[in-house]
Amino acid sequence: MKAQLSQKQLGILAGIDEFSASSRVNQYEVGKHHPDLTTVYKLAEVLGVPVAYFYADDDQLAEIVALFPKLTKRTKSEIMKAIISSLD
Amino acid sequence: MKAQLSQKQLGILAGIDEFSASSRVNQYEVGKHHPDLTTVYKLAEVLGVPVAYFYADDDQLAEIVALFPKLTKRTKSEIMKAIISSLD
DNA sequence: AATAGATACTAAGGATTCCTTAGTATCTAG
DNA sequence: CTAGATACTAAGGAATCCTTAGTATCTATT
Repeated sequence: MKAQLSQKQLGILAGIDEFSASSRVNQYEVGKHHPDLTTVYKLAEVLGVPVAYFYADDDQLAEIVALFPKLTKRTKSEIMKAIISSLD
Repeated sequence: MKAQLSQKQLGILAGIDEFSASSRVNQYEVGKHHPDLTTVYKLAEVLGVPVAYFYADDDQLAEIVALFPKLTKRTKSEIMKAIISSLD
């Protein structure tokens, strides 16, 4: 079970000042503002996903991107092979 | 052979005003500024890659993301299966 | 039900970054 | 060498974000 993470806590873990963390993360989640790249990188690190995950619109692609860091070299190679051979 | 695309032309194709296209795209390429999300989406469309491609740091992941739209459903399913089974 | 504390959310303006303009530098074909 | 295209940059006006202060909503406890 992953511990439930509040917006404020997420922001603080990403290095945002404790007094603005709640507000800023909320603005990001409701789409009022977009985080700058530095913050995006920190949020990705906290959440354990590649930055690209935040920009993957396609659900299947998003899942691949999210899981990619957890894959073995062998599995990554298998994926590359499947892709290359399908393009011939 | 892909036609060589100038910074200015790329910007114009992405909907940027012709008088600022050259300057803005150059600022993006040299890292002086970062494009807003709307522009990022348009650039991705012009270049034929998912937006996530611009944020994929890992080379292998970047290649997967870039080629993803060109894959058949069959190949995408194969990839998902390889990933899921490797995580058991 | 009432309370307290945590969490979610928002308006407004100061702070920051981007976009536009104008211009210089560099490259390339003729 | 020249002309035109391309690459690149400084500076300031324009747009967006970050901070602050505060309200609203949720949740557990009494």
